[in-house]
Amino acid sequence: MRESRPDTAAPAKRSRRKEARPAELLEAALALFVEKGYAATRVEEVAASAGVSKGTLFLYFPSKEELFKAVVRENAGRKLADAQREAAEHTGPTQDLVREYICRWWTEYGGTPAAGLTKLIISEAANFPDLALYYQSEVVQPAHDLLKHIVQRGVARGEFREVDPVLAAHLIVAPLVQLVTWRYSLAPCCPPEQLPDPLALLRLHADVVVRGLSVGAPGDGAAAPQPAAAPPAQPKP
Amino acid sequence: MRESRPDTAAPAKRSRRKEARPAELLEAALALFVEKGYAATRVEEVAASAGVSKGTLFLYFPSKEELFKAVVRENAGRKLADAQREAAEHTGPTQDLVREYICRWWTEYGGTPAAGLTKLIISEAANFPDLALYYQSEVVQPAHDLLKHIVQRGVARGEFREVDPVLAAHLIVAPLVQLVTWRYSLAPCCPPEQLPDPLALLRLHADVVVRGLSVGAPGDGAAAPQPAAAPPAQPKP
Amino acid sequence: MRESRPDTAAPAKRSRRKEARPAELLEAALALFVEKGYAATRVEEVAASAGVSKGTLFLYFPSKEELFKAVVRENAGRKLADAQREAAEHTGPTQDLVREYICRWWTEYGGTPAAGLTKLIISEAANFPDLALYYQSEVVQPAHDLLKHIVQRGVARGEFREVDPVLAAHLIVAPLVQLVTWRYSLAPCCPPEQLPDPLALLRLHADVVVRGLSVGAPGDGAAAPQPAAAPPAQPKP
Amino acid sequence: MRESRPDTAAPAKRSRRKEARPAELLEAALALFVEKGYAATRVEEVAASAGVSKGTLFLYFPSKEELFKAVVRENAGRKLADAQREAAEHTGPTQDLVREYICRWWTEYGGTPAAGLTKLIISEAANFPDLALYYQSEVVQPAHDLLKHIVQRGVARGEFREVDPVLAAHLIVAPLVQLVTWRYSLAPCCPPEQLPDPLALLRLHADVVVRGLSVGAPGDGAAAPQPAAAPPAQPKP
DNA sequence: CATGAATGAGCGTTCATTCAT
DNA sequence: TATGAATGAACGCTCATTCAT
Repeated sequence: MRESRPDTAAPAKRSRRKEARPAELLEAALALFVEKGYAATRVEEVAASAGVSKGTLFLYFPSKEELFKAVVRENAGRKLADAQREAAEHTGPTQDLVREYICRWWTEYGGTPAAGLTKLIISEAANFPDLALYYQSEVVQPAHDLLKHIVQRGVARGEFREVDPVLAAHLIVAPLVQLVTWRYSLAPCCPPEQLPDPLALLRLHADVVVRGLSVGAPGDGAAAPQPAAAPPAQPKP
Repeated sequence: MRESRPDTAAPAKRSRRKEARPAELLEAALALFVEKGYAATRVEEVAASAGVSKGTLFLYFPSKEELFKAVVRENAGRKLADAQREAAEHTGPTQDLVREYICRWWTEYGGTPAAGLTKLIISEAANFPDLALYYQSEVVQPAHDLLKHIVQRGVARGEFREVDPVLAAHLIVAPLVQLVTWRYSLAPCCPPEQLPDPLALLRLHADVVVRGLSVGAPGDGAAAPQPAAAPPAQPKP
Repeated sequence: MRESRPDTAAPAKRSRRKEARPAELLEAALALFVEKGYAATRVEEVAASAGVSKGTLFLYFPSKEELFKAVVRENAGRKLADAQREAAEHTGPTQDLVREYICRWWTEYGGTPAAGLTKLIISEAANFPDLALYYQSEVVQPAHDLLKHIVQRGVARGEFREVDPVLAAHLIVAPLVQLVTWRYSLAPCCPPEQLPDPLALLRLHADVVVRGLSVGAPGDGAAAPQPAAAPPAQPKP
Repeated sequence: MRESRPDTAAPAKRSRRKEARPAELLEAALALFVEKGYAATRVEEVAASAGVSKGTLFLYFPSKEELFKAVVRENAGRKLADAQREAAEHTGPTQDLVREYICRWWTEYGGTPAAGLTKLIISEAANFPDLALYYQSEVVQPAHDLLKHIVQRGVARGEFREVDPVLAAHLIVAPLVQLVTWRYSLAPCCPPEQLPDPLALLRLHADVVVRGLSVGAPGDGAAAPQPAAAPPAQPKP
């Protein structure tokens, strides 16, 4: 709760601040909504955290609900287009595409303050169905579609096994989502040694999921019926 | 909102109900807390949903907060012991153990109403730190420890690659958690064809993660640092 | 809050108790109403204190308000008739009558549990105007009238100075009322040495007020209009 | 219940009111608490009586209990210091000091709205032990000590008989307290002719108690050991 | 008669929202 | 434009009262 912002180099403080107000309020609101939930966050807290009074907040957002929706809209799906273009243009192995996707996800979302949005949506989806729909169609669906296409490409090129691309997309996404929901919920209660390093986790995830999806000897004696001694005969002729 | 319960064979209706009340209230509270969140759920709704009046709820739980805590405690970590015993006694391939774990998780938790608890904890952990701690130490930690040991066993027996067991545990858990959080948040907004069949998803997950962890040809020429020529020398000498 | 009354010698406990119930409830109610006030006393407390359940209380008193009124009526003005007869028959000095009155007041009321009634009436008079009226006409008025007549007798017989009998009655009563209101309000907070012995206080009060009302040398050269000729023989040289 | 205060000359109405609000609320609260008791007074009534809404009250007092405590603290023992200084400096007869004390008590407390505080404390002492302690030590004790010293002075200077100063202090105070408790409890129910004029009562009280305490012929044939031969010379024929 | 589970009107308190300054 | 005093609807909780057992 910063009381007096130093504001590095402040020319014409008032007017400069005025333009930044909505953004500052959204930033403060995101942090508080993520931390305490929508209902438990008082608008006065948001205003104070942004360094303005309660009344001023209502000058920019007509209601708490609209503020919340603005927070979601502001932080949802901004950098998706890039990823999509990239995926379309990529020509290398699909495995690399998956790795690239996971990596970009972290730098563009998972590692930014916007990541809290995930927890927020999970918590409030039922109370703001239209927001949930918006998030679903604007963020989740495109991301899943992108992944689905990547997986389909992998399958089509014979790099991946024949898997349901929708399910595979879920599997690729799950640890990412899990990483941020954890971070904003139980992580503060965990003994530090239990908290995995995000980058290490993502690297292993990419490794495991790519291995798991790729064709090749499974090394799994259980489900895949394979002749015990079966040095991966390198399928895919 | 059932008004008059038929009550198959009712000896001393009043007292019979008395004993059932706490469980009925907890059930109703779990559903509503999961659906709308703690703050947005009115105690009167919980009471009505359990077929009693507001005042009656307070006969059994001294406050809304205590009701919430009881909901969590009641639904948290009940069947864990079984899974642990099973894991300790298992003698087959570790891959089977992992599959078994995922399968059991679904039948004992993910597929039951208690699964909503996961979303609840994620949403409210910051507002109920002691509950979060309780859940972390009673449910999350044991589950993770169990998985960690399973992975360690796999590594020790040469079935799994040399991976960080803590990270691997997270990877195994992530899609499970993701499955239920999704189910209680965005799923109701999804077009049905996007909703994956839970069992199919879990089956694929088990497949992929087991493959991904197991030693053997990865079919991934990119990141996994592997001596090109390294035909799994059949571990466990 | 006695839980299980031993009840010295209990023949046919149930039926014996049944008849005593109202009295026991009134006794318990008086104590609690006096201690905590009408509003802050819960009927369940009264019932528990009398060793019965909440429902039973309503078998004997139709409402909390009626219970309160019964408490007042039960304890108000019982022994007044005696004092009145006594006063009428008395033939000695009026000073003795006053002393006798004060003394009887203590043994018949001030020293009994009923004394708490005074505090109760003071506290609740505005909320129960009809009760206040009842108490005023049944207890206060007769007592004051009696005192007024006593004072008038003293004046008529030349024992007392010419004072307004109504005012004098108030002066005689004031320390009595004060004694009991204090006892049930601030006394529990007082350091013990500040708590005067009731009997000593009453003795001094009788002394002082009788002296103050009686004709004779005042020893006060200031205000009391006294016939110049009556030089107090200056005691205690 | 004034709706719109005229407010003679209003510069910056809003802020002017802001400063006056606590006092207005305290005044309204005192009156209502005195009239109906703490529990039976609803905060909304207090607010309405002060001309504001329920919510506004909580802007100035964090709870009903704190409002009550503020009422007591605000009205308790304000002019005590003056009386004490006066007593210390007084050089005339102690009898005059007592008269002066009684007189000042009326003008500074008994005749002001704060007098209701006495009834309030009597009624609620048991429910607010810390307040009772505060009142006891801040108001009652100093007042009693002052009176005790006055009486001791009178005894030391041979003006008063040898009486226990603590008891005497109680006797001096009793009619004062009685006057105000009566005023706020049963007085409204009394037929007007029964209501004594406060000033007349206090004058007679001063007269009687001073006479009663002073040395000199008691004119009381009973307790005070007096020279047998002192037949009340029948004054005022 | 006695019990105590159940009720629901009522109150204290919070907080999003308004608006005079 | 910015403020913060004021509002009042809404919610958590209590407790007098009822009634099935």
